[in-house]
Amino acid sequence: MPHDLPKSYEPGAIETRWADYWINEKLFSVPTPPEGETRPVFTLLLPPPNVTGRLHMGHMLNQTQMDIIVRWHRMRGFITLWLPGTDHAGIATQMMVERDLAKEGKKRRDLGREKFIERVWEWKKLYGGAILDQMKRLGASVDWDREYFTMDENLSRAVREVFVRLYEEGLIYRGKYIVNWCPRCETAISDLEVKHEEVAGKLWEICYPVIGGSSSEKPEFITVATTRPETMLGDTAIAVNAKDERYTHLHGRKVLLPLMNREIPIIVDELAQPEFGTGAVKVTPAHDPNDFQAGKRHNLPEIDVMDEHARMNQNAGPYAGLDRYEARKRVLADLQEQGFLVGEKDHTLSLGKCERCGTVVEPRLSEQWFIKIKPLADRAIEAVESGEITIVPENYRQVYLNWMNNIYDWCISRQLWWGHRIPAWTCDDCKEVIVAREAPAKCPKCGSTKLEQVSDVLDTWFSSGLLPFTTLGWPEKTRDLEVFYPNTLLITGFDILFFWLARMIMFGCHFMQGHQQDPAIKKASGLADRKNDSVPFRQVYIHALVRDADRQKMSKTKGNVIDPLEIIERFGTDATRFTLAAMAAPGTDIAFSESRTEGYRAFANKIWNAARFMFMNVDRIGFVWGQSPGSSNHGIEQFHLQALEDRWILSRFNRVTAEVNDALASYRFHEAANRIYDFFWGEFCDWYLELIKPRLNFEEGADKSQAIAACTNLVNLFDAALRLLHPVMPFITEEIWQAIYEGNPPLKSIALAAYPQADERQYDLNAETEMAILQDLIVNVRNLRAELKVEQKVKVPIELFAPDPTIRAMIEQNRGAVERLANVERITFVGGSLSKHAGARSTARFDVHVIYERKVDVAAESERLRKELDKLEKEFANNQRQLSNEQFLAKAPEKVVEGLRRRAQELTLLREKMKQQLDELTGIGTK
RNA sequence: GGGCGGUUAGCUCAGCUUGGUUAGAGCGCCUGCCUUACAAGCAGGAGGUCGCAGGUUCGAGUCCUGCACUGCCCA
Repeated sequence: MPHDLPKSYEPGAIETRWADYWINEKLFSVPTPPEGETRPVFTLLLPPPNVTGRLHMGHMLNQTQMDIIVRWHRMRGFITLWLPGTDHAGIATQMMVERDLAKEGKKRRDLGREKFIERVWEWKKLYGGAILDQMKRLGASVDWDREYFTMDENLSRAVREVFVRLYEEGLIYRGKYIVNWCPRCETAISDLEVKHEEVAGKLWEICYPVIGGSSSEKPEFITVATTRPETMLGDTAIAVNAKDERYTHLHGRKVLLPLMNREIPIIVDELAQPEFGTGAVKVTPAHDPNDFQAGKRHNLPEIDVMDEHARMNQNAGPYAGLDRYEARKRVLADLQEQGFLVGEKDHTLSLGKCERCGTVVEPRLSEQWFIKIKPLADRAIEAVESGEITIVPENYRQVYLNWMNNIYDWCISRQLWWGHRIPAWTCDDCKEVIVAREAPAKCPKCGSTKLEQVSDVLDTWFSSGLLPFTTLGWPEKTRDLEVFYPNTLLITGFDILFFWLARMIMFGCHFMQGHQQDPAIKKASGLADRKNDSVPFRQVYIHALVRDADRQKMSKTKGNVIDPLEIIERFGTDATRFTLAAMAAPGTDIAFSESRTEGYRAFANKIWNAARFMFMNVDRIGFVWGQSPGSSNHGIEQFHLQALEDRWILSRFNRVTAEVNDALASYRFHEAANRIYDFFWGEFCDWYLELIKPRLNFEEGADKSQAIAACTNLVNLFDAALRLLHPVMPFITEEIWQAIYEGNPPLKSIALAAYPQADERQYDLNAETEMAILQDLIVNVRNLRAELKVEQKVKVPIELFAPDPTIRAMIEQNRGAVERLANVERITFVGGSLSKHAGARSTARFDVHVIYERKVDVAAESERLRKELDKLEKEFANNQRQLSNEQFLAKAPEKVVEGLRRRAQELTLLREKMKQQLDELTGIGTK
């Protein structure tokens, strides 16, 4: 990399070049550390994106945060493993391929299972890498050598192993239960995959004739309320509540089910709540989970009246063949005609829809596989309650625990073709179910060879829940597991808190029980106090949602989706990453605004130009450093403390370094980003560069040592600042860092250089205070110049009153700076206050007067002074009120009281000066 | 119905954990500058009763209670 950077900052070219370089050089590949390794380890699993997915802002935020943390650790000397991979995404992928097939007018059944799966693999090869390719553009520093896919053979073998073990432990069972059924996807889905929506519906009241009244002549009826009248065709009882006296006399009686003319009993069950509707409910065990439970309690038959497409089946008698909604209309019409429909009310109900396709979910009775979740959940609860896993921000801990404490058994079977097929076989002859790691040759019970594998596959989350250990070689006992398990951290969105995070914890705690991480590495990583090494990760950071600039959730239907790649195209990856980092305060959603990104591209441009300035001077001076700048050490070593600005910037750099490290340690990305931004632009560029310019300039033939010293400072500081920024803006920092070394860097990449650590010995409070006064003076003069409408180019003389001799000495020493930065012709020190002059400013430490013949705008100036004075008066009143309050004096800490007293003095002085000035001014005005 | 979060400048957001002296940033806006690193820039400026009402405290944007509006999660 040569020093002559192009004049304008063009992120596109730089970024793709370095992204390729990092990958080709395998900079982030982590070989298995040998026994005896003593360095700390940092492990992070990339939440695997779906093969069907395209990169969206959520991924971008997630990956930016992970990459920042990962690069930060790597630079601090951790063995840093970031493991990438993709998820096979059962339903989503199958839908994609089915859609493709549909274009050819085919359905998956036309192909058959085997051919279809081949087709999915082809599709996966073609499109499945999309997100990972896009990730490369983001600069994600993952270990590409360890990339996995959830359907890889080794991971699939681990899935079978897990299934068999859970089955053998009695934690997987099979049975006929009500599940959420998506009639479009034709599969069961878990509770979590159902999204509830409030909709306006109706509550219909239907009366059922009671059979065989007592002696009474007139027919008796019992009225039930329902939102789903079509299911009445499958009713097998009517329930009333024991406490409901309205129905006591009907206990033990039967009713005649209208339309179907079936006799069904009236049962007494809690299912019926006296307050709801009429207090009596119909019971349809095959079509409602609560009714199903009630059915079990009362031994009711289960009559399934629909098929897998939610069409009425032969059990629905005359309605067979109708779609469920068509059937509803017909049932209602018929009830109406026969006089059984007695009421219709508006009613809002919550409707469950399939998360994938939006189809209304049908509770359906079917044979499925379940995980008995309680035993797994108990350990997962314990892991979080005991603090072995910490969750940031902390409020998610409660969310997690609430869910975990109210968990239901997990339906893990899916009626799909794409996924991990359940390792269970049924014997055609004796119906025995055999669960095994490999296909059995014959039935262990009857010896038959007519065995058929269960056609269902497993829920996708079943396999992704295992990733923290399966990606490291489980079920083998590998060195990788010893070193990298538990993972150090997990960064993910709250939307998959239950789907993924919770399942990983449950599986990890179960299957890794008794596991021990290499003690030397554990200790080196600062985790010696953690007892439980079965947990999948030690810490979880939950990031927020990225919304659009109007805080709206991004969605395809709203059309407000911001494509990160398009943003990157326009502003660069660095600026986009910086935007997300700068806006990512923990626990707060991000309203992504392009104007911010534009601003951060300007920041990158600023850095770019500062680098050009540096190189210009380095080359002009012919500066060569004896040894390479500080990339291998943690701070700034070669620094010449010649002037105030040197002491100041070094002190500031170290303070900022401390703040940035602190912020990153607790995932306050926004704070880290803002600190660096303010330092680099507001302090380094605005002040330090300006202040050292004269020292960089040297007369032809003059002694260059001063210029060389200034140059050393400049390069060292720049190098350190680049390293500080690198995790957030990896590309531009790499480009400039490489340029510093002109193609001969001490390391292959800045990504491998040391991250700055604060050196407290380089703090200099005096320098910071003095510099603040100097800045204050310069700003005040600039300010006066603007008010007096002094033309930009005109240098003006100033008078200065600084009673404190040390301050005066400091200003004298830095008069050149004042003259240059405030465009001052000369400074004259005077012995008395200047506040009575128009065109003067007073501060607690100095008065400054700009001498310029242009008349002061009396009206505007007195307006400004009055406003200022007003503010001071208010503050002073408040200040006095507190200082005269005995309670305050007695109770407030000394430091606060002392501060207020000092301020009181300043305020008194300032008020006086300002009043004087105002008098003077109005005096002029009235003359 | 249960739970959680938000409400601070025109806009988008920090600050609240641990109360303390003068509430910050970016963008936008106004004024003046092409001062050879940067007009994607420089210098200066205007703009806020911190959602409302109580309470605790010597002191509240910050802690507590209630309310309003708003968003999310769970049922």
